[in-house]
Amino acid sequence: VVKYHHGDLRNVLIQVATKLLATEGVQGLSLRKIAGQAGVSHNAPYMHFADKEAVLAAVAEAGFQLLATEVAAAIDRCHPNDTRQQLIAASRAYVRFAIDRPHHLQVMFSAYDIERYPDLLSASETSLNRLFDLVEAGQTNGTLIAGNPHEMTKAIWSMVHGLASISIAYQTSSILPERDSIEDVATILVNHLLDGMAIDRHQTQ
Amino acid sequence: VVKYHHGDLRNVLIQVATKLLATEGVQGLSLRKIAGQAGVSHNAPYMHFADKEAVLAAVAEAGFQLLATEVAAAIDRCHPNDTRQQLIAASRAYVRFAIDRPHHLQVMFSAYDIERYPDLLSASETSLNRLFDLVEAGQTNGTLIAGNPHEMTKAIWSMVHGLASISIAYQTSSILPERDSIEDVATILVNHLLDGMAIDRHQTQ
DNA sequence: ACCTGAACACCGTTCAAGT
DNA sequence: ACCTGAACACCGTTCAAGT
Repeated sequence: VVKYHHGDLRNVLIQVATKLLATEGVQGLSLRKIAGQAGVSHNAPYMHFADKEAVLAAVAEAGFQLLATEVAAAIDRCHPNDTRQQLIAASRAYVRFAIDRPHHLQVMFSAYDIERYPDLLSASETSLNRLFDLVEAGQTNGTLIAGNPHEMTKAIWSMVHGLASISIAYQTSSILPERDSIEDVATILVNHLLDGMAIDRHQTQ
Repeated sequence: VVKYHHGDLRNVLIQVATKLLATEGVQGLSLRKIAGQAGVSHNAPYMHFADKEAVLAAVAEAGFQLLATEVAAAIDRCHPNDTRQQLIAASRAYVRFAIDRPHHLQVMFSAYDIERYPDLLSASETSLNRLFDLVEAGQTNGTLIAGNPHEMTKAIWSMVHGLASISIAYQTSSILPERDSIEDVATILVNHLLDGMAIDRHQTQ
């Protein structure tokens, strides 16, 4: 008696892979384990994915969608006219996501043959839309200086992602005594950057 | 007739692994290939390393030493009293290193059990010493504002490393039309940050 | 279309054995 | 100490076969 998955096997595999990734890390993630936990034979995944890399790309894509959701929720908890507070809240949500799901972030920023995965590329770009909108709003309402908003968005993203990436790899590094939470470190660093892009000098203080 | 490696097999393995990493990527790197290219049996590496992860940690450590050398050389090509130019030069050297050796950077920032590799941790910290010295010099000579120099160093490192990491994974991303070289993008972004940490507002212009 | 079992080449790691 | 060959469990991928 053969059990079929009624067309949702693809999504089941992505979810199982995401859960296995969280518990065992990217090294311990094998196609055969994923298939086994999903209750299918070890080569059933090839019905839905070209190879293992394609499964990881789909997991990465889902990661960007989740990241975008959490960042948007953090922004929406702020006063709608305080652009600086919103940018800080978005940064804090980003690093929190990263620290809570380090292996997922690693898969999201592995080097794929990006031409093979256009949906992954667009998911990564979409996850930045909200940040870009904030930068443009800040320029309109007089919070941020004029300048290329794409560059300014990338400046914030780079700083926040770099902090997350470094913290995952070298949590115990003594370069910064980590008495502060990762969110508080992000706040300090991004405030330095926003001081450089703000109309009012040292708005923080 | 058995050929011995006279005690340098450990370093030979690190060099062979680094070369294989550059050509085949981290996925295609196997202990057995490394041993084969080094001309020894597939389990000779276990004489010098506990397991595969230990080999990768040694490759990562060598990467930080090389990175520190290239960043220092870039700084030394600047006018010795222009702290801002030196910080920009260090940033440009960092992203150039990353783009030239994407797989090496990936291994340098994988999540190791850092307690097992104290030499890797100290190599990563040492590679930042020169940047930290620049920040302190900038505070002394009136280029940079007062503030925790560890935080300010981490702010620069995070931005530069984040840009490198994002660029490796999503080179063709349309969020920023990449007419500029990676070094020029780094210069633009870091200048935004330095504006926020500079005594003179918009020193760039 | 969707799933399976058998098979292939490859992998990390262990171990008894050799010098 | 240093290296080897045999062995084990595991892996990604392919393929002929089943419904």
